[in-house]
Amino acid sequence: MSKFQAPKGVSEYFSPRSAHFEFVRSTLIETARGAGYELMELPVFEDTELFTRGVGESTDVVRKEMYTFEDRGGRSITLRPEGTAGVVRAVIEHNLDRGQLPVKVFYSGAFFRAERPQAGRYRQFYQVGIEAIGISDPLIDAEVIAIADRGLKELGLKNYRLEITSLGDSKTRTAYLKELRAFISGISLDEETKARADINPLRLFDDKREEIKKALEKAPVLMDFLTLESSTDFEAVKSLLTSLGIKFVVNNRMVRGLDYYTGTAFEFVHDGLGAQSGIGGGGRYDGLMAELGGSELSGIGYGLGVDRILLACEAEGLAIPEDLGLDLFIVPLGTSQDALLLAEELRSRGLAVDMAFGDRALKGGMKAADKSGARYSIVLGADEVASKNVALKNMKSGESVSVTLGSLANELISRTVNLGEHS
RNA sequence: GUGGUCGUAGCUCAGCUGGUAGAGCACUCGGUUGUGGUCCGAGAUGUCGCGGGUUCGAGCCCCGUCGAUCACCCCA
Repeated sequence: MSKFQAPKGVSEYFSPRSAHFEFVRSTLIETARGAGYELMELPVFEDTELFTRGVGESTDVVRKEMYTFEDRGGRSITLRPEGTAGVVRAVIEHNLDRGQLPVKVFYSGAFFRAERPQAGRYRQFYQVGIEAIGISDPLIDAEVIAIADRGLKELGLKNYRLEITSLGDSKTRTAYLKELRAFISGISLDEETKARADINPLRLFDDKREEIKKALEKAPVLMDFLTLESSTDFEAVKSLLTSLGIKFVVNNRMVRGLDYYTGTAFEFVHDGLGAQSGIGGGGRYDGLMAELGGSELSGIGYGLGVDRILLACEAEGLAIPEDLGLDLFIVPLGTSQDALLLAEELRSRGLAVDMAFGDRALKGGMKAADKSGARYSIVLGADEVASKNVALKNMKSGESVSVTLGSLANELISRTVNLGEHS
């Protein structure tokens, strides 16, 4: 056993699964990029207060799941538990909202929550997310949801569902929470549950116990308290989704874990992962910019969990490409230096080339060539170096043709060009 | 943070009621001179998660600890 182990609860990816992970992540990134969202690369740690204020004091994330520490200057620092607060901070700090609106950005990276690990729940996990800040319009809500949905579809996922709701504006919430608290005080609950309900009564709707579910059947529904404006917006979002051909179910008891959501909120749920069924979610946040010291602009965004989406792909048995895309594999026979020089020369021409190391026997070298998945291979021995002629072997068909070393690059380029890799 | 299950070669696992470790896959080398994927042969590999205890003796029993896993809580 090795002396060092990875910290508890982190996810790690290496071949062959790392290729699957990368495929999921890059697919999600490309769908965002394809809709005009631009990369925002942010620090993984921020001033602790950014999260306590941004995410909300009452949330579990802030109360017990943050990795917080003091840096050498005595500042309280926290590893980011989610992406939106940082994006909003950066937008405000760099005055990005002074230009054309909306500001459309995407991010991709690691996030941290100190929870007990579980299937699909890690202490360091990965998200790809987007934020559209500055314009409040059902059209943007629909676009954001559509992009998330398309990312999942492009991966080939089928067995997921989109749940949406509207949390209404602050007026809606105040009125609703008052009613809900009154209702809850009328039912009997154990101490712990009561304490949870006190902090955020909405969370009761997430309880999995049958008796609680039953007790809540007659609870007031937030949807009934929506102001005219909120409800008109929500209707617009729904009808846009429908015309986009995106299926959804309205879940008027959806509970989001972050306090800043207002208006449209949504979640992508997949049943193949065990208890942690959310693969992504998001919503509109009308008060966050102002709360963090910026202008009164609203925003909307989502975060998609890369680790969980990978699990969902695996649960659905989706074939994920793991081809390294190598054009050529060189098997040297006592000529490793010539092989390396040749490999570098070919690489400079844009070809993907690998070679065998470690003075292996011919059979071992060919095995390595086979395993690499390269489309072509050559054996480079003293003879080839002297004659400047090699047998270029097609690994799939097994056939080989004689080629001079000087023309090898062009030969490979013309043979792989129809694969769309060289331009 | 609470609870259940588990922890043996790189991987998947076997190891009977305690007697000082095994299989398959993968790996390396070979099957008469330099061409992989099938087949055959040979070979290497483990402080049995870690620490302590019981015992003449522990991978198998007990305690602790670390980790994994599943569920609760919560969420990506």
